[in-house]
This record gives sequence, structure tokens and C-alpha cells, in this order.
Amino acid sequence: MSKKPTPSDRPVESLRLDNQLCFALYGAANRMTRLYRPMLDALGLTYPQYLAMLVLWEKSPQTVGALGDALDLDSSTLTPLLKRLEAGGLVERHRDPEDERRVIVGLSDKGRALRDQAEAVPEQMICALDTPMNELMALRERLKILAK
Amino acid sequence: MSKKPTPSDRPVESLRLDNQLCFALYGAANRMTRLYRPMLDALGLTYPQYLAMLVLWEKSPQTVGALGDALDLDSSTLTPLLKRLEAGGLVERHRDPEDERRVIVGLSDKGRALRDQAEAVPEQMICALDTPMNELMALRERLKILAK
DNA sequence: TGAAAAAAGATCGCGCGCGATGTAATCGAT
DNA sequence: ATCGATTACATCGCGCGCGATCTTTTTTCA
Repeated sequence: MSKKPTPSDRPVESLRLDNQLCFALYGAANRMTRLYRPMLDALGLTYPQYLAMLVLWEKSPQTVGALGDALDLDSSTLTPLLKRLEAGGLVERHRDPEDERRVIVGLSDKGRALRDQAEAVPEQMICALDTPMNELMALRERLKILAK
Repeated sequence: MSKKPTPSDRPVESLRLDNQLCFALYGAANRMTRLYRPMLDALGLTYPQYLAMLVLWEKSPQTVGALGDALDLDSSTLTPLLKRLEAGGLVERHRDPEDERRVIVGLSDKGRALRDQAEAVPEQMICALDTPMNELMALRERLKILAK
């Protein structure tokens, strides 16, 4: 009765397979953050802060909620992040007089000015990734499929 | 000289484009973690802990360094994570007598037993993702391209 | 109109990721 | 054999993500 190939002895293919997709996504996201870091350090931004600034550079006064919808993050993540951006002088936060529950976040002059420097980032990233553009775009499209 | 369309007025297409890929990756990774959470809660694991267990279920005694290579994480992340797994009774950690610098991590009986429950996770995930299998595999392959 | 429900943020706690640094063990070249 | 370099983990600090909970304001509707 010894040496029977119980489930505990197999590699368990289902676990290995699943492994691949979540692994790949997890690893790719971590690596992306690491790739961005040196460039963003030069701007004084973290990766999530950069993403928030991207949203604000497209449309400047926005509520915390709207930013959260765009970034798929909730206030427990955004509020501290925005406070740090405010402490760095990049954004301004104040309650909406129309509805005191809302907080409106807008770019400061410094925040707007930072965009000029940020424009160099995408090209540097594409260069650092060293992957054909069409490959990157195909990947992006497939990732959107997961975007519940 | 007013109303000249300076860079500060354009949407800045390069920023928008870049936006898409890093956004997509960032969002997909976050959503994946959220999707796994309820299933992993039932196992008493976090998502990174689950990934570490996947590696250990494939090969049990391993050094911290080998786990780090597999997960692309360093000891500053892994050591605390492994200590938590140890506190939960899922793994055992001890110095390698052959080389006292190394720490060997192995599954406990409880850790090995957990694999039986974990085997249900991949199928649940595929179901929860509600995306064709070939789509998921294509995505996985493309993500590997980014794997430095 | 007045009380309950809903909405919008803020706060708290925990577990990552990771850069920077520290410590102990091993290796290497003299 | 010794001493400097390297290796393998550990520790620390900070900034997320997010579930849970709280506060304040607005909305709903009986």
C-alpha cells in the first residue's frame, strides 16, 4: 500500500496551469513598477501617483470619486495618496461647495508644469521594454478583456 | 499671442497611449487579486502567500533564494511572508546546516494538506473570469514577453 | 417635515513590494 | 591562515490596496 500515487504526489496540473496566468500578471505588474521607478523618481512620483496624475492631466478638476472610478481604486487608497500629492504641491483639494460630501481635486501650477517632464516617460518606457509596439498594443487589448 | 495651443493644452497623445498599457496591467493585476480574495480567504491565504504555496507544492524543501527566483521577489518581501506562513503552521523554516547563510523552507503536513483544498481554486477562477480559455492562454503568453 | 437610507470621503489595520542597510557565514586570493 | 569580497537573509521605512468602520452631508419618502 506504499508509494501509491496519491493526489499529493502529482504535480497537480490544474494548479500549475492556473499558476501561469496569475503568475504572469503578478510578475509583469511588479516588473512594470520597477521599470518605471527610476524615471518616476526623477519626477518625484510613485507609480500609482503617476497614474493619478495621468488622469488629472487629462481632466483637471475632478472629484475623488471620479478619480477612483478612473483608477479603479477607492477612497481608502486615494485619500492618502492625494494628500501626499497635495503635500508635494502638485494638487489642491477642497470640499465641493455644491455638495459638501464631495472633495474636488485639481492640479496646481506645479502639477500642470510637471506634465512637460512626464511627456518623456512613455517613450523611455517603450524603449526600456524593448518589445515591438504592436506586441504591446495586442497585450493591452487582451488585458482589457479582464477589465470587468 | 493668446490661445496658442501649447503642449499644456493638448491631451498629449503619448501620455494617453502609455497610459493604456500600464493602466491595463495595473488594473488587471488589482482586479485579479480581488477576484482571488474570497476563494483564498477560505484557505486562510493572501494572494502572494498562495503564489508562494504554489511554488512549494511543486517542490518542497527550497531555499528562500530559490523561492525568490521563482516569484521574482527578494528576501525583504519573502522573509516576513514566510514567517507568517510559518506562524500559520503551513511551512517550516530552518537554517541549512550545510551553509548557515541559507534558510530552507519546507511544507508542513498542514501545508501539504492544504493543497487538496487549493485544487478547487483554478477552476473557480476560470469560471469567475468568464473568458474563453484560449483567450486566457494567449494573454499569459503575451505577458511572458515582458518577463525580463 | 423628520427620520431612515444612501452617498462621499476619511480613518484604521494588515500585508505586501522594495530600496537601503545590517549581519553573519562563506569564499578567494594572497 | 588571514583579511577583504561576496553571498544569503533579515530588518526597517514608506507607500500602496483594500476590507471594515466611521462621520458628515444629501436624498428619499412616508
